[in-house]
Amino acid sequence: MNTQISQTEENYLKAIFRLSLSQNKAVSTNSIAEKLNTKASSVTDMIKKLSDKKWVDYVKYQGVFLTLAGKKIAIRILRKHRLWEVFLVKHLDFTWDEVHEVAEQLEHVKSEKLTQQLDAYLEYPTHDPHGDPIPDEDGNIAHHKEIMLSAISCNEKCTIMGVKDSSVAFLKYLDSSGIQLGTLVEVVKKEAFDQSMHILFEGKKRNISQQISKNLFVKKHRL
Amino acid sequence: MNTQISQTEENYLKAIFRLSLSQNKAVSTNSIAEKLNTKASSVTDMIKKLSDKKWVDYVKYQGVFLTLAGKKIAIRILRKHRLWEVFLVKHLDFTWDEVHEVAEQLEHVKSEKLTQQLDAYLEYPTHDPHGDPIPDEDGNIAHHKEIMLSAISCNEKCTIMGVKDSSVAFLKYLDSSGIQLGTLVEVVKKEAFDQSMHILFEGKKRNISQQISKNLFVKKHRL
DNA sequence: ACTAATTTTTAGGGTTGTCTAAAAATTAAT
DNA sequence: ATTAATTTTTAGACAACCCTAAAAATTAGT
Repeated sequence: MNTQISQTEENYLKAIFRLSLSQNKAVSTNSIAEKLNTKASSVTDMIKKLSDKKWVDYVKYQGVFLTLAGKKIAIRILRKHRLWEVFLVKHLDFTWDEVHEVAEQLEHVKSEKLTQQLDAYLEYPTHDPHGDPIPDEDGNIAHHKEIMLSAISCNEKCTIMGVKDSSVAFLKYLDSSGIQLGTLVEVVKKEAFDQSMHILFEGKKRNISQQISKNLFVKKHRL
Repeated sequence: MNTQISQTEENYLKAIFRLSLSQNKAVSTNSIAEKLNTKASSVTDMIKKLSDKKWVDYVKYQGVFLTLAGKKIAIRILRKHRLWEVFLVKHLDFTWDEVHEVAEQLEHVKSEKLTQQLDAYLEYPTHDPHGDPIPDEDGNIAHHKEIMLSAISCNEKCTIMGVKDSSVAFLKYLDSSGIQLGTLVEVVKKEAFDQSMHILFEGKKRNISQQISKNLFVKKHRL
């Protein structure tokens, strides 16, 4: 019996976890295949394996749920991924659009001590460079309040807390616009016909499309 | 055609490189198998693959030599391995007997920028925690002068520069004896019958077996 | 409710890297 | 120089993970 988890298995569990966050139905074979850039038939194979190992609950044709054990593993990977992202930005001069690819590799390194010491070394960060919360050692995740910039009304002020889409393209767009985590933004005007909004930040005025505003997490300022 | 190198291939090249350092004949199938804890038949299979990729020169029944390309890859892995070891000891409180296992994983992470930035972050270290030289970006390796403690004569003084055997057991033995890199040692007496030697360091007197003295690199002090 | 479209699974196969057992080549020994 | 011992290779097989194509189940449309 193979007692050690493979990188592939870890990636499946992580993908299932992330998919299960954005819904509360079973996670479909197809959605996993899409997320992992693989074929549905491969997913079915792997799901059976994960089910045998009691990491997912699986009913044929009905998709999967993570078990408690599966969720624990997924969160541990997520924790490692995000800690490494912080390390790369904080100490190795990586930009927020460069870290993901490298963290995808680093997250699979197996060493309890490594994770713990890294966490301590980084002074127990709570969020990664994209504003996503870092699970603590016990797997607790501080939840985003998940308010999007698109939901902010005219004349309200808010602070950018995170990005929903963390693709390289989006992150580079934000860089070129001067928008970062922590940036204070005021909504000046919202266009009714395309939902784009005029915002004011750091003295600059800009128009951003709904595609942008729907992918930025913010914290509203109380008046 | 698969353009990317696998971790297994990297491990084979690294093993062949280390074996070829301690001899100047072709590296035998069996020795590789032993080093990698695998079977000779598996090695033969892999060697053919490495030969197809022009990373080793292979003549049936005659063992292998690394090509220039193969050597380059091996050195790159070695460089990453040793840089990570330095990082683990210097910043994450690992002991020198703990680092190897974790560095074996970290060395396979692929990112030019990561290696470069790590090197810079560590301030371009020249040696790892076991005293082994770290190849520079171009693959140049500062060579040990390779004098062993066992070769030092009575009343001579020297400094511990590295370990030949870096097994956990040996490293722990050294820790318990108080011997570290940089420790100044004087040879007080050599026993003819078993080649053990009496040494003096930091005011302490100790008898060490030849097995120990043959595994410690030193730098002689000029008189 | 029944057909059509979609999703998921099965069947059969490929690749990588491993193994055992047997055959072939090399090296050692007398 | 032959035989004996050792090393290396080949042959055949297996596990992990992936694929395509076809079959089965589910969901959607009218």
